[in-house]
Amino acid sequence: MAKNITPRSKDYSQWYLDVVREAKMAEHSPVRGCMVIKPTGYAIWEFMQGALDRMFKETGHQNAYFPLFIPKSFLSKEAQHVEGFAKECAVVTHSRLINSENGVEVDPASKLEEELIVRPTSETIIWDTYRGWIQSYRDLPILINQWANVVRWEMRTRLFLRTMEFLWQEGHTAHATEQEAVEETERMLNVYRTFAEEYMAMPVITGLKTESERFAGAVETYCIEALMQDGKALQAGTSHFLGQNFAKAFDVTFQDRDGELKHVWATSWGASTRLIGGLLMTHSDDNGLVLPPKLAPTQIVIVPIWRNDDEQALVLDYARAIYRELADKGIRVKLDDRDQYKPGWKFAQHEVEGVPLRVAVGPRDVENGNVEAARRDTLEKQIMNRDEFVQSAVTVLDRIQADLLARARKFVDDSTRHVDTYEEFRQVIDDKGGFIYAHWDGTAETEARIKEETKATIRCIPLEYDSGAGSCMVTGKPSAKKVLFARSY
RNA sequence: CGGGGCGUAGCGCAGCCCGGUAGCGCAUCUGCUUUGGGAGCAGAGGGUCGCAGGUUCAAAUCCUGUCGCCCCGACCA
Repeated sequence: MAKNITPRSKDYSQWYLDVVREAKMAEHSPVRGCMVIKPTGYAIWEFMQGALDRMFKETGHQNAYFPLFIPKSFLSKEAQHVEGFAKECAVVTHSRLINSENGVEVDPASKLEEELIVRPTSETIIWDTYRGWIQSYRDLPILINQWANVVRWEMRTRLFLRTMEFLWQEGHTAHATEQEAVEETERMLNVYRTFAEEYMAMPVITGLKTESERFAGAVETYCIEALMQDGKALQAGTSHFLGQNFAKAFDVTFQDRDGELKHVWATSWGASTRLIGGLLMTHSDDNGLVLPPKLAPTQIVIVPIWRNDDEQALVLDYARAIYRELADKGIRVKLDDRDQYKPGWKFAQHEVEGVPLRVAVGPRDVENGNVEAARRDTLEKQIMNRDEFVQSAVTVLDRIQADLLARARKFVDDSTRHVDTYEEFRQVIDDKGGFIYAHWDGTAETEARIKEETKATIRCIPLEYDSGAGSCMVTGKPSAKKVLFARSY
């Protein structure tokens, strides 16, 4: 049905690229590994930003902005941190170009005294700044978020899921006590979970990362893990308890009530434009993008149908009235009255772009006081009384939102398996993919071996599921509870 | 960095093996007819064939080099 979209069953990876292209979300840039986010893709990001930003503010955070460039020396202050990011940093070494016969060239005379790193994340520059902001317990907590771009020099990239430059938000908080910082870490994890489920309609598993998957410089990394339609997991957000690692590295202390000088406790948490890729892979089908109403730039599109000027005037009057009434309800509605495209073309186009609900109105509908409503998620069409439609529109959008979540949840449930033996594990991971719960002895060696042999990694040690104790599927050593495995993006 | 693929009109491709005036589909423009699931007909515009050398009377095609991108792996949100 949809032109130019490879079916998922034939080539999932190509399908993803096709949907991104056909839905006009993004395209490759002239720079390897970077993308141009087009208006449709960016609009989705803006709705994500809007919802997350509101949730951050509701939990007491403020936005601020820190520089793109980080002095090289900053990166080396926290040992684990630099080790984690050293291999993927863009480095600014010069400040000027000069003209030559071969076009412009870097002016060797402009070499920087201290090279600058394009931020891969901002802990270092933020903690260097926080040192100046914090003297007393009265200065705490500091609850700041920034919306920014970051650069990580990746070897292999994929539109939205992994690009060299991406957009994200990063929260950085400072607290007087460990408990407060841990609570903050968990609070923000829950914000991400709530956002994923309520806005993206994307069910997630919350958990803790193992040491090898942990953020460089964190004491504990919490995450939300989602499952894509091809059975691969996607890390959709992380929240880190940083302990006192950065406070010690950057000498950030405060005088407490008891008069003692103490290092502050820290958290950081982030979610990126990768979420757009996750959103796409959670709901979309072979006809293109499927968007949950809460994040859809256009929630309802009205397609008028006419055969001549008289009908056009009649139908447009009718459509405009519906448009007005829907808009008055706060619905993001669009009337597609372009005359240069036929209705069938518009149907297909809005479908591929993922508009949750389409309304077609033609002369017949005007005569009968009806509309034809079509749901993008189920592709069901229904002739309805016009007033009833308008009346129920908000409810229908809510239902679509709820149905998408329910369907995605069912998919995750159906794709989640428990295994007890390594043999079974290998079979399931190869044949079916998906989430697999299994016992693990807690050692990095066993984890590495499983990854080496099966390409599956421990996505997380689940927070909300406890299988009870058992023995490791590989080594037979004791295991406190099953952990979540999957192949991942 | 390994393996594979591709650079020819805005997009997608054929042509290359076997050298001989650069083609097809979509899109675009004009006109008429159309409009309830990607319209039809007629006409029109648009390309230094990634780049640089070489072979040849003649190169998109053969040879050498080079650049770039995509896909699959190793690293990662």
